[in-house]
Amino acid sequence: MLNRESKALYERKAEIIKAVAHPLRVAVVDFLKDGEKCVCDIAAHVGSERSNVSRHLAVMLKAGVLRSRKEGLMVFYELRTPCILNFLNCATQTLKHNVNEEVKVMAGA
Amino acid sequence: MLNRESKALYERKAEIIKAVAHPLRVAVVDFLKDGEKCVCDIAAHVGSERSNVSRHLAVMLKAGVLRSRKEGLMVFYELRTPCILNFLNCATQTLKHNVNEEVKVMAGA
DNA sequence: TAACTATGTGAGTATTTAATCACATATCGA
DNA sequence: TCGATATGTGATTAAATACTCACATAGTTA
Repeated sequence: MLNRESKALYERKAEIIKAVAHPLRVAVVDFLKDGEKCVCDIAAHVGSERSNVSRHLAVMLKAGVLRSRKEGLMVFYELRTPCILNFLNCATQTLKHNVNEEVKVMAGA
Repeated sequence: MLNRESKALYERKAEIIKAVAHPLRVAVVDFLKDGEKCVCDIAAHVGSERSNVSRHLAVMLKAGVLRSRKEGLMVFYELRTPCILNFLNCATQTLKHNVNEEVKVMAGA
C-alpha cells in the first residue's frame, strides 16, 4: 500500500505528464523539438487563438516542461526537458501497436 | 500551419499520454513495471476502491497502454508498451530540474 | 506622448473527467 | 444449484479543464 510520500510523488509526476496530455500541447512540444520559437510562430503553427495558446504554454511552463525567454515584445519558449520528446515517440509506438492489433483482428473477418 | 492529418495524429498521441496523466494511473504503471498484476493487487497497492481502479484500468486498456488477461475470477493487467515507463523517468527528471531551480532561487534569498 | 504590437489574464460557459454508490456479470467451490 | 468472490458498469454529483471574448500589460516605434 502506497504511503503518503509515494502518493505525493505520483501526483507531481502526473502533473508533468498532464501538462503534455493535450493535442495542442503535443503539437507545441513537437514544434519545439528543433529549438525555441516565439508565441506568434507557435500560434500560427498550431492554428489557434493566441490567448488560448498562451494558456497552454503557461500550463507547460508551470509544470517545468518549457522555459521561456523574453526578447523585446516577443517571448520565446523552448523545451526545458528534452526527454519529453520521448512521450511522442512512445505514443507513436503505442499507436502503431494498436493499428497492428486492429489489422490482426480484421484479418479474421 | 498544421493540416488535418497532423492534427488528427496529435489528438491520438494526446489520447495515449492522457491515459497515463493521472496520479493513480501513474502509480499503476509504476507498479506494473515488473510484470502483470491482478486488479485485486493493484487496488490494494494504490489504496482505492475497486470500481474506481477498474475504470482507470479501462482508460489505459482502451488507449492501448495496458493489455489484460483473464484467469479464473481474476484479471491480470500488464504494460503493453514498456516505453511508457520512460514517462515516469522523464517526469522524475523534470521534477528534479524544478527542485534544483527552486534551490537556486532560494539561495539568493 | 500616442499609437501599435505581442503576450497574458479575468470572467463566463461548455465540456470532460473523476469518485462514489448500488448493482450486474462471471467464475469458482461447496 | 447456491453462495461467495473478483471485476465491471450505470447513474449521479463534484470538480477540473478548455475555449472564447474582452481587456490589461509591457515594450516598441513614430
